[in-house]
Amino acid sequence: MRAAKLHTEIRREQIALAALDLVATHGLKGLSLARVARQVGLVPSAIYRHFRSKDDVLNAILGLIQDRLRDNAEAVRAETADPLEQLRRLLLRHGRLVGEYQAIPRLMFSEEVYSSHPERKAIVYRIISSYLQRVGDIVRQGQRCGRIRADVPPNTMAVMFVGLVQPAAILWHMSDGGFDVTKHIEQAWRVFSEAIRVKES
Amino acid sequence: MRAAKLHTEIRREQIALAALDLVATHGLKGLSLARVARQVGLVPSAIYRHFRSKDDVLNAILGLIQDRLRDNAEAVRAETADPLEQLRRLLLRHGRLVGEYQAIPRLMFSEEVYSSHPERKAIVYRIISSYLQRVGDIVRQGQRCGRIRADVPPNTMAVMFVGLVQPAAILWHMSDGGFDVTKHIEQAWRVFSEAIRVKES
DNA sequence: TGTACATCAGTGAACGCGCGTTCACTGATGTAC
DNA sequence: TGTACATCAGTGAACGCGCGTTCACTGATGTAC
Repeated sequence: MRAAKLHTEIRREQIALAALDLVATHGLKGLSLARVARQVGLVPSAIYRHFRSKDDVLNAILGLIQDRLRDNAEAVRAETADPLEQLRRLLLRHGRLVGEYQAIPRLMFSEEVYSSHPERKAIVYRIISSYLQRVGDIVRQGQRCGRIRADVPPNTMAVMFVGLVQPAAILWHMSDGGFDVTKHIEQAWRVFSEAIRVKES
Repeated sequence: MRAAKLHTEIRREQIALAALDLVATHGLKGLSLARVARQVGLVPSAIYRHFRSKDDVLNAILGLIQDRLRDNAEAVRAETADPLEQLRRLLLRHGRLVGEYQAIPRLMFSEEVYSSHPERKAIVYRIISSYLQRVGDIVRQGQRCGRIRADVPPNTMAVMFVGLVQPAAILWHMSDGGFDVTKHIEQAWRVFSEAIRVKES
């Protein structure tokens, strides 16, 4: 059966989402154009109407991830004015995101993402850096208004922040859901926020 | 040229080390028996004299990682009696280990390690869990002797502990060494240790 | 509104490649007498 | 100590497989007159 003819922008998005999904469920090794095509309801060669190569598809996945991270950071800044509360909410969102798209930490880690295309290493680094930058911005703001201690570099706190979720995410999906991410995040946040907050006397 | 004939125990170790090295430098995708064989100076099919399959080689790599983690944990317990100091030293060792064998976090993350063999997921989980257990033991000891606050579960602290190093390790090798892991670890340790230590009054 | 043509998203056969694995073989090393 | 044989680590050719990619094609959709 011949698939419906759709505009290339729509197909591009369908293909990118399907690819992200495949990486999330089967790992990068499980990402083949044949599988992507099947999931979208196309024939493998049809992918080439919308992407120049498999690498091109991978870049689209990275774009999706970047969007998700940015959206989260912007959302919490709109939700509340208190930097500490922003961090707490971002932590929960980040936990949910990494749980939903296990692809994210996996892609960020795996050498194979850039082993074939070294310049992609820089792209991934930029994605992570800009997310850390956003977290760092919140920390800086908290330091300016005296809610967060000023004797620790914002960058260090941002990296620590990401580290609160990351190992928990691995454990969660490694234990087939047996590890309670939410509970860990709550307790870790308690320890972390006490450590960085300025005590009101 | 025909390779020297060596005992299978020696070859097994050579092959496992070469495979670990390959994963560390080229990622799991870069791990092919052909490459492993070339590095050891053998012909691909010779691998099958010492391992039943590629999966078998992968299991050997996991064994090596498990050993490294255990060795570190035992070493620090022998070096000093103070639990906090043990944690600090383990943190530094862990940072060095992950820096040297980037393969470790990468293997722990990548779905592909167990996508083909689901039971391997349990193996990896056991490796991580037993390391967390060792870290948790140190924490528990610190709680018993009143050096570490007792109102946070040892497991949570152990997971946080791992999280101090992990993101830093990614950033380090993502930035081609531009990110200063040691400095991050030192600062993160300062924040973390203050957060978990019992203040002497 | 109808016709002619350009564009563009779909198809399926074919390709070359590297991979994991098998197999019959070779020849060195170890063992029994 | 020498000979005969079993064992075992090495070889290289061959295989089937799934992959990414190319290509000439088809036919639906959009556009110009």
